[in-house]
Amino acid sequence: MKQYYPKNGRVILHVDMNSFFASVEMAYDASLKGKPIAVAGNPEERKGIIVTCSYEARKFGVKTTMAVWEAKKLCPKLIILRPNFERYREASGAMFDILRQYSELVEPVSIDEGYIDITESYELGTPLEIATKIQKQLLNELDLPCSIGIAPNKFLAKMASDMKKPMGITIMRKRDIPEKIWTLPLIEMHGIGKKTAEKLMNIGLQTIKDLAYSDEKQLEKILGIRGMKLKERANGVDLRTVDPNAANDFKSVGSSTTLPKDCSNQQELLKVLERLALETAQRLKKKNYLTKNVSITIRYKNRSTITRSRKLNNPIIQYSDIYNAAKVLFMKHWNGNPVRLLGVTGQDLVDQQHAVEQLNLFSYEKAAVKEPLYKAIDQLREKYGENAVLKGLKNNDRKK
DNA sequence: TCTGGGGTCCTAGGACCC
DNA sequence: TCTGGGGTCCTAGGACCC
Repeated sequence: MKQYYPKNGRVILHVDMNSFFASVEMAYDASLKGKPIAVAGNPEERKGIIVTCSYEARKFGVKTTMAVWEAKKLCPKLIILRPNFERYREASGAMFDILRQYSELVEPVSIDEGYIDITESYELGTPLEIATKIQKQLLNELDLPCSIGIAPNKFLAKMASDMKKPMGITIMRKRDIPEKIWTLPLIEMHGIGKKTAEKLMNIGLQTIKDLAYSDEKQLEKILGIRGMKLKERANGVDLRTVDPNAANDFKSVGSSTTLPKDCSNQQELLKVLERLALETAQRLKKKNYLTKNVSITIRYKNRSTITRSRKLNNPIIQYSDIYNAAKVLFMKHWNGNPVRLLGVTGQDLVDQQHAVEQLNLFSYEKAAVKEPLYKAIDQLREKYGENAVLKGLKNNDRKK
């Protein structure tokens, strides 16, 4: 068989769904096809920003994060749909199932994009043939368009998938870097935002090529170790592997909401906080995680934002526990001014299996009579499973 | 008529310990 | 007397991404 692949290198695809939410809506309701549509929140609740829009809408200048009224001004016939996350999650699952038909090494990055390492998939064809098959299959089976980048590493694949939209396939070899990457302004580089681009411009850098050749000492001075990473990337170097388990490994789970109106009524704010705690607890449960740290976010009327967090001695998952922790933080740190947004987040997560072990140890240390309790926990687990153990310990904690 | 909600990673300072 | 240096944990905030 012809050797299509570099002996020591990898072949990585980055699959990026085109205007995903809007495309899912059009796949769901064919009458929306060919029309300018946008998915957006409710302006009455001050959530009226464009989350995604179709390419027909983009022709009018409608863009993501634009206010709905602004978008309507540009495109009076714009059809606005409320987001339907259930629907998007389902489509996303189907999409990743298809990607996994081409390699086991699939790493979801977000709901609508992911990496595939196809280095070992040579029996399925050349990289370009595989990318073409994937693109066709996603379109035929799910009615969803995508763009794909083909490259020897994640960074280049990501940059490549961005270059032709919609329905593009772009190959980015190392030798293409000078022509296709280095000519781009810094803000176009994945990992460089507005602030970093500004800092780099201040030391006289304009293009990705400038960054690739920049002075390392100077770079480190203004960006820290991030600067070195960015310079490496600019030179086309990226050693990150495609990790299929990365997506299961959550670091935080949270819920936040912009209030329909600024509010300084403590009772009402606590009610919202309680709802957010409940949502957070439900999502933690679904993911089989407990949290050892609860944090709250308060955004005031003037948009100044604070976060306050508290480390807990033992992992929690009950909504009442999360609410209590959030409430303590809120009462301590809210300055009484009108609030625009509230958020509750669990960070420092432990998976349930691990949590049970930690809880056991914790209780073991605290128990006056250690042995019997430890045995009792084991018996409880044998008889009723882990959940019963958690529940039992939780009740035990509350009594203290 | 301004500007959502879900995340990740990194940094910096203070507390505390040896 | 008057004050080293290293390490870890915790908290808060900033930058970035989709």
